[in-house]
Amino acid sequence: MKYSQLFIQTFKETPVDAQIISHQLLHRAGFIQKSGAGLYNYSPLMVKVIQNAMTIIREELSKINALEVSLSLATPAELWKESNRWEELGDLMIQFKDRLDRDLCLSPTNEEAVVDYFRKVAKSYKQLPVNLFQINTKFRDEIRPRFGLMRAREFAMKDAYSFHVDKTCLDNTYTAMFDAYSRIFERMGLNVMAVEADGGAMADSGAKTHEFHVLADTGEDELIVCKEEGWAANSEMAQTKRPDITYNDLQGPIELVETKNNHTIQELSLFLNEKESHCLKSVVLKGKKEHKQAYIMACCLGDDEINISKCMKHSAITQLECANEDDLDTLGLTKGVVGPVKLDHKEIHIIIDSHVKEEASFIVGSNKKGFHIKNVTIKRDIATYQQADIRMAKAHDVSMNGNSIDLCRGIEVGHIFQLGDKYTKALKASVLDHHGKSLYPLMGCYGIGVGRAIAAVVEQLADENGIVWPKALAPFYIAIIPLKSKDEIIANAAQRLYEKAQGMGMNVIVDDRHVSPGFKFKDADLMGFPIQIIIGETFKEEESVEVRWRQSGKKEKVNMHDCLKKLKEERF
RNA sequence: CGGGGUGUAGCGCAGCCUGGUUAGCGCACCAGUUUUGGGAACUGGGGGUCGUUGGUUCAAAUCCAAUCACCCCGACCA
Repeated sequence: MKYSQLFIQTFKETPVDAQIISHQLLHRAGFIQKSGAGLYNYSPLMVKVIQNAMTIIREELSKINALEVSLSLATPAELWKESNRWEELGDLMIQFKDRLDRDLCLSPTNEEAVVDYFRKVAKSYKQLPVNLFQINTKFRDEIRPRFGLMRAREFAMKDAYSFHVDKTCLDNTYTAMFDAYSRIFERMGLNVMAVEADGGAMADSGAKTHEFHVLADTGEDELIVCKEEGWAANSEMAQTKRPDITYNDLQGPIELVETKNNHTIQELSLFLNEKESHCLKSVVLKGKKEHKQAYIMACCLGDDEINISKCMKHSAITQLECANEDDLDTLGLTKGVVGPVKLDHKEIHIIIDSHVKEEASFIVGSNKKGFHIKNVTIKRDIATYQQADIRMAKAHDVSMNGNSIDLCRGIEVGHIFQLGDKYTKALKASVLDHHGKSLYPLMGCYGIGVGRAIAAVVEQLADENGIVWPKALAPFYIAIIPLKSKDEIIANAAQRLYEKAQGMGMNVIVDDRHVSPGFKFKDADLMGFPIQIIIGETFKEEESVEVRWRQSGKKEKVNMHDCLKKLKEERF
């Protein structure tokens, strides 16, 4: 490719709305353009990078016998209604009607579609296991798209789905996928960590699932790592404990205390001169259970935070979110002094965090404006409740075995799940086993955010001069840079070198523009080509060129005639 | 959805408070000359429904209202 024919614009300035390095650089170097909130156009360079990533994915997946398919981007509502996700996925899924008033959506994920494909073909256990994957566009109407390709609404995703007659077989594929993922990310130049995760709305609770994270300060997920025990988990599901807590002993019957306008735990603790951990934080959450509105009151120690994902898991209520003031009104509760005592409202399910000792004494909200209650023990004073781990893990916690843990942030670039028979059952996709009885195959599903992984590569490898592509992803491996392209000798040399490189099957670009040297250097650095071959004045004297490695900045003077050969053989 | 903010040339911004010539600046773009080892210099040039609609006014980028879009902070996920 000649630079003069590459339809690209690079920028010296950083767009204001780009918050993170990968977004800034991908834009500045002319890889992406924004077309709307969370929507991006890809330039010819970006398309090459995406194709390179796809090649890696395809190669690794075909090694473990996965088959590539392509499912339609728009899917009919009927399919989603079979699994109940037409409502469950809510606004995440963008829904619309066609001219005949039929409901459709742009696929945010493809479990239903792939099961539909599967059930039209699969009849017998003899056809299993099978692992189907695709690399295509997904659309999720994210609540808040941000960070460029990191959280776009429209994005390229590789999704794979496997089908099995038994758990052992599923486990085998799961492990094979786990290994394939490790190789894929390694080939992309990413340093990933596999992390135990929460299946969320996708899977049955309790199924095996791992997230692959790139550690980065700009990551959106909080991870808990225990080096001593060798595990890492998303803080959404990590169970940890506080190293030491002191509880108040019970002093007597419950007692109403006036607390005026002190609502938050901090205010309350200051006003009553009590430790925050001796107060109970009560949070009302609303969600859906079997299509009906459902409420939870979640309680934890005053200086802990409620983890909504954990509440969802323990309550089987979906789409859980904080209740607003109107909800509190309907429930007859008072904002600021919400509490679980004498709450005979049977619509509210009470879950109390396991760190709240049953016999200990706490200060809780009274549901009466201006008052709290002292001397509350949950065992004596709350009629029915469930106790479970529903708090957020936090700094200074220890593992359940008492070992120390670290908190760090990660970018989730891949996720693998065991889905069980949730979708095959819902969509009645059965096969006959070898006794002639029908069974619902177990499924696994496996995703990689292609655009996000590429952004993570930029995030992880970029330096102050721009992007640094690993060879496997680079849109061009070599950039030939003639410094005076108006000088015929130099221009001709560049042209010959370029043709020779192409002849050797090398992925090469020549910067044939008539611009100053600084411009070419800056652009080549910014766009992150791994190797630069610079042809300057010294070429005219001794036929030498300079080979420069983008990542290390190392330079070497080489005779023009054997520089390509040496590069090809990686003899530097 | 809630809270905060911004819309002026492809990008980054000034002008708005205090209404009044032809709406500016830097980068980018076009032509020419001179340059060429780290985003060159000079000369000349092109590009704007000032987000949109309505209102106030002799007069609106500027004041008012509505609306749309985008961004930032919180609950979602590859």
